[in-house]
Amino acid sequence: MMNRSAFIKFRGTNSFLLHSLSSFQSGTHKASLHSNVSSLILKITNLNDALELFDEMSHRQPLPSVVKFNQLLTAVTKIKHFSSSLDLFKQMCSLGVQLDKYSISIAIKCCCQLNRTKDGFAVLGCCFRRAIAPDVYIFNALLDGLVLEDRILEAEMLFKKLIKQKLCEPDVVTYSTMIKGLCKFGNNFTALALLRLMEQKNCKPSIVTYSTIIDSLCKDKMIDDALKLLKEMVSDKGILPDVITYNSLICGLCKFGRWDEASKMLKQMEDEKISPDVHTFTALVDAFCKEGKVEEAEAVINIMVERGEFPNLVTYNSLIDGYCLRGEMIKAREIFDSMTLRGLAPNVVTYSSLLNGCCKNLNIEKAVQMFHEMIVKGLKPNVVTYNTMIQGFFQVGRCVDARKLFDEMHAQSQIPNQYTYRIVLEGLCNNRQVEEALSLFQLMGNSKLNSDIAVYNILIDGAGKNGKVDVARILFQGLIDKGLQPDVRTYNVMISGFCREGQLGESKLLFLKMEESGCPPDDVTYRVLLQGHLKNRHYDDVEMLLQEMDDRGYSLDASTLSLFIDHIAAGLLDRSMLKFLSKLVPKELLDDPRLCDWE
DNA sequence: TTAGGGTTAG
Repeated sequence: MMNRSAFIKFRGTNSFLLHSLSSFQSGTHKASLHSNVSSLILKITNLNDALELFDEMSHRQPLPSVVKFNQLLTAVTKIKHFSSSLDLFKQMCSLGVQLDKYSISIAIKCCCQLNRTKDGFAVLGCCFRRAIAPDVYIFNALLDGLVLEDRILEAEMLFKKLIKQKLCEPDVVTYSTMIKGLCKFGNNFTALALLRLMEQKNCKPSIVTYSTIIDSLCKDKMIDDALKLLKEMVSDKGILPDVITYNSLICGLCKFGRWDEASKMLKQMEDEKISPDVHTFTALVDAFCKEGKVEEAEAVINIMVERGEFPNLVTYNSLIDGYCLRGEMIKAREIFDSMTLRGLAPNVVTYSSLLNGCCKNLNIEKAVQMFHEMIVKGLKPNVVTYNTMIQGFFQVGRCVDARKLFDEMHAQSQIPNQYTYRIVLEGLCNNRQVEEALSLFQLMGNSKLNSDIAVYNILIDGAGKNGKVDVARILFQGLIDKGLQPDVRTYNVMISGFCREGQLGESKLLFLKMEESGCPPDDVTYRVLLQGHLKNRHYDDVEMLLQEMDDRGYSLDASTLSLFIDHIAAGLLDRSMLKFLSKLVPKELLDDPRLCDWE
């Protein structure tokens, strides 16, 4: 904690101080200034102003009321200087200001926002010592702190305790905060149940309550449920969506390629005279970039600038990521420079995108250089950064360096996530180290990571590609025994493994099982099977498979088509097959010069 | 109005 003299040193001087002082020293203004603390507080826009005012207030005789101090604390909290606000709170204590529940509530909120909920509960002790009954504001701040720190079980316990022990009557904020916590942990179902419960208890959900759930549903790909909830909010409750509600919906719709509906939403916003803000535009920029449509994203940015909204760090990061995904590093660097010129400092997300771009271009040296650059700039690599670099090393076959970084991330207390394990296992498999991958998988034990279907897909594929189809089969059986549901990729890699070994009978059995298990084959399944049949010169089922593809509206890819042409050219397949194939070939492949004699 | 909850990025 900063002591008083350090505080004064830290503060420096500024115009606000000089202004206050000049009125103060003239003497005549003393009384008016005294009564003007509230209006001075209203004018506070930066931390220094606030600290000057606090200093000035603390020298007054008598001291201003606790209300004035609370107002100042609120101002500091509003500009998000939580730890300074806490320092001021502590100084209030030592000045002997009689704290009330407002001061304590602000202090608790500051602790919680700083991820120091533990200290928040300690401050709660002040309430008891001063015989102040903690109210719903205080409990809400603590509940929010637990949610912020992902301590969802403790949050639920506190929530239940409030009700059971009648510590306070939960209000709409209490419910909304608890709902936010549930949503954060993907528990949309319970969140909805809580929404119903609050209605039962005659606590009216607000736009915030609805928006919280709508946003979570959108993030979890349940857009239709989100739209349903929106309808309920508008039609049944008469609550109109605001810009935040729209942003969540537009973001969700764009992310899942539902562009038409997204543009309808935008139109609806306009009709309701709600202006899109930087979040709205950034959601559009991001979605375009993720689809590789960087030009469209740039167009959105031009529109937003025309409308007086300016891209922020997040907008720039999305655009930089878009260029990096396309491997266009010169463009990415240009955007990076113009962002820096605008005074926006790149953060760990910016660098992770750039690293990803370099790795994508197999330019690992450049990636390593930038990795160091970011550390020199004081940015701390996070899990995504490490994942990107580890993948980059594996892609160029530098398994030892990948391993070193994997160890380093532990040392830097960055906990590997499921993506890390997928990257490492895939990297090992692709570098012919299937045994290593399998033993790492064993080491993972019965954790959640061990129940990741994507991990199984990687290992089955790796085993199959490295001539270990029996291992692949054991893994496949193992995941079923575990109660995991194979997805279409699992079937595809297993079928591919069987085909590679010439076990067409096995592959056919599995293929037939897909439909039964509620996992219908996709276009990749057919391509894998067809390639397997051709490579094994087993032509019996080929026509049937092509027919089924046609029925399902699937198309052939270049490599399968190429294989067909080779077989026809070698006289292994009849030319009459060409007509059949032409139906299954997408237009762009028809331009292939080798197909010019098709018609 | 002396305190609180919801939206964007790898």
